[in-house]
Amino acid sequence: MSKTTLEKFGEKVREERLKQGLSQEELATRAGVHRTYIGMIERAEKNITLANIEKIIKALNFSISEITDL
Amino acid sequence: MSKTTLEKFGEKVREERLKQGLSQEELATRAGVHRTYIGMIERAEKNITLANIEKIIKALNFSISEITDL
DNA sequence: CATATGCTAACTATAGTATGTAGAACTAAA
DNA sequence: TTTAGTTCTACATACTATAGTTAGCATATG
Repeated sequence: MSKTTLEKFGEKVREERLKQGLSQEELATRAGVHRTYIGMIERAEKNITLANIEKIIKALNFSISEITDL
Repeated sequence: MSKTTLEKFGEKVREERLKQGLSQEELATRAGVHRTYIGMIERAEKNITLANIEKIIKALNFSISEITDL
């Protein structure tokens, strides 16, 4: 079974966050969401909404087209 | 105030649906969601999740990069 | 008449928030 | 080494907010 888009998104978030030397908490503050929520997203435990996808993408400055063929 | 990504997504769904000559109900069936939910999305009343974004995009066969700089 | 859509309301499922605990990895001091 | 302190993250739990479902009714159009 191949990775879901949710899993790919979570991996990308972790990758970009670490590349930028941020902790989950620092990213959470930047994006305006809760600390533990970042962990859940990276582990693909939550079906993230469009509004939060946008917040996180902007906080990390990457494009959704980088992770999926959506 | 400019259009939100949610609003742009809704407009794109309606545009593509009509271009393909589908009713909301037909699209709903294709995407595996409820009829009224399609209406809500087109009117940008719901903060759609990634899983449903994927369902609708696949049902209409368009790319999210067409509507936003995400 | 039939079909399509907007809209409301009520409901269920789950997204998102918040707190706390445990453990890993690192640093500093003895 | 050992111990203590710090930071980070996984995970569990409980809670609140809202996504998503469903039925029904109104209006419009053919």
